[in-house]
Amino acid sequence: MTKTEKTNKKIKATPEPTLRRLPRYLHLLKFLRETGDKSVSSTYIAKELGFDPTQVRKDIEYTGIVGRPKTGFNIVELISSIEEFLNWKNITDAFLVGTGSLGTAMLGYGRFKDYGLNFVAAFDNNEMKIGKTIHETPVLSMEKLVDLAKRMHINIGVITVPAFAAQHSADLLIEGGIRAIWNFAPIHLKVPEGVLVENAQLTQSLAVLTHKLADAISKD
Amino acid sequence: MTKTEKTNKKIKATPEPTLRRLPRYLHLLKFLRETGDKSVSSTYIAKELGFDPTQVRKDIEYTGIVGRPKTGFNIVELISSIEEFLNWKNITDAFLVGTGSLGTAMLGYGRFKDYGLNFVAAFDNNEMKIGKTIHETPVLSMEKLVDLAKRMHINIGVITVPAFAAQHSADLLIEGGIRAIWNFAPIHLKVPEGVLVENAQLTQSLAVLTHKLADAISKD
DNA sequence: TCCTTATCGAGAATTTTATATCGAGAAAAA
DNA sequence: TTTTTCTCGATATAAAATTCTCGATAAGGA
Ligand SMILES: NC(=O)c1ccc[n+]([C@@H]2O[C@H](COP(=O)([O-])OP(=O)(O)OC[C@H]3O[C@@H](n4cnc5c(N)ncnc54)[C@H](O)[C@@H]3O)[C@@H](O)[C@H]2O)c1
Ligand SMILES: NC(=O)c1ccc[n+]([C@@H]2O[C@H](COP(=O)([O-])OP(=O)(O)OC[C@H]3O[C@@H](n4cnc5c(N)ncnc54)[C@H](O)[C@@H]3O)[C@@H](O)[C@H]2O)c1
Repeated sequence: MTKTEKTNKKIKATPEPTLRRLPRYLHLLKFLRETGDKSVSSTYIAKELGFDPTQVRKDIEYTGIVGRPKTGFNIVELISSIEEFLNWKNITDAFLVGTGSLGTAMLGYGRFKDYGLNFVAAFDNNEMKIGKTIHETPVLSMEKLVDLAKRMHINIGVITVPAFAAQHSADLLIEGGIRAIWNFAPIHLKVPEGVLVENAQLTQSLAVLTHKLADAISKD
Repeated sequence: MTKTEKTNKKIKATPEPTLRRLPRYLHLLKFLRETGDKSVSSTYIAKELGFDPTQVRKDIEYTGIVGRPKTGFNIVELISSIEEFLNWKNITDAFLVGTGSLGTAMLGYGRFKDYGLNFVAAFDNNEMKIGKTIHETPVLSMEKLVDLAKRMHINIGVITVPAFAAQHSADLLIEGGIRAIWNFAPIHLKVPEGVLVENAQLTQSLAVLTHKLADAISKD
């Protein structure tokens, strides 16, 4: 990947649209790997997912892999390259705050390790939940969050508390030295510079759907 | 014919980035409404959410409302305008397929009505779940899906089954006449033209976070 | 009344992202 | 071997999205 230095261009940050497409390639590639295929072309991926082949090639280029004419990309290598690029090969320990219905669902979802995430502890302010474990992850009191985050050098915090409690949860996570927050609460978190926030707000996705549907229906 | 149609159509489709930002404005606006404020400027919204003021104005323009110099936009009107635009004022009946941990969490989330969505029935192939209700939504057998969707004229289907079952679920929903699918399974659904698919894949959001975090840490 | 200030909204400019074109190279077929 | 076919990847072009500029206008004083 140092090969890109030959042009001496300044390294540009990966576009977010590209980052969002990479997992989709990954899902398809893993499926293809099962079928025994050895290589795949950008043309094929594009047709399968409804993208433009050039776009697929450009996206793949960011991960640092090179293909070969006529055959395309080696599937195993490409999977590895994307996972490496997204840092999904190093499993990162994470805290989850708010063990309600969504938080519980996430703790129960065994596949996050495939995406580089490992929940080592969950936190809640509900006395009934503290001390129990949810799918093998212990639920601890909020009082323990800051110290434990510091001690364990946790980098990622997931927020699944109600909106009114989200900012406070974020503040605690940041006090504990967290670097990145995956926020599911429908609220804009205020964080100091250097702390990453990714909003996984379902309402954003839903807005696209409902607006387009209303638009489509109105054209009937 | 199509040419004149095109030139006559002055209404351009709303950019997806705009659609995704609108719910974020909405959350802030509802908060401001509680505080008793009557109006808000694009400048304020932008500063609060970290956007550009012009972008906020352009986004708002799509919803059809006009502001006034010096004061900005009437908060109540603006909320109404956005909700109308996203079609969140007309509650749309929806089916949910797959009552596992994520599906259950969604059925239990009482706020989807605020976003125009009402789950009238859920479906699963697990005999243990059929016949029960989850947060007042009945869980029915998959056999009943197609007919019931037709009879009730359901437009939206939510897929929360494992990846391997997602395409089949989508096929049934489409057979039942559904127009839009909100897909949570990590797979690309193949659907006929005219059927909308919105992927709410958490992994896409997570990819952005993990890549940026790795990037930031590597720069320390 | 006049002045200052904050804001909208239209259009231009810029940046970012997506798509088209095409030469070169590898594989398969002739 | 030679030809055909397919794909990569570099570059060019187009489209989309964002940001800048600025005149007009309303509100709140001076
Ligand atoms: N459930 C869904 O399908 C869904 C969908 C979209 C968005 N969300 C959002 O995700 C978040 C969680 O939703 P949910 O349905 O799981 O809610 P929930 O009410 O089921 O769970 C919230 C949890 O947070 C805990 N909590 C409350 N205040 C706290 C505090 N100050 N400190 C620590 N813990 C606290 C509660 O004890 C509870 O366990 C909400 O912000 C919601 O808007 C949920
Ligand atoms: N739980 C999470 O936090 C999470 C996170 C990211 C993505 N997802 C995705 O969401 C989907 C659901 O996840 P989950 O954790 O709720 O899974 P789950 O295993 O808890 O639930 C799946 C449900 O689907 C039902 N089902 C299975 N096959 C079916 C079929 N053919 N027809 C009808 N119903 C069927 C099962 O009976 C079960 O109730 C998966 O695709 C998963 O990848 C979940």
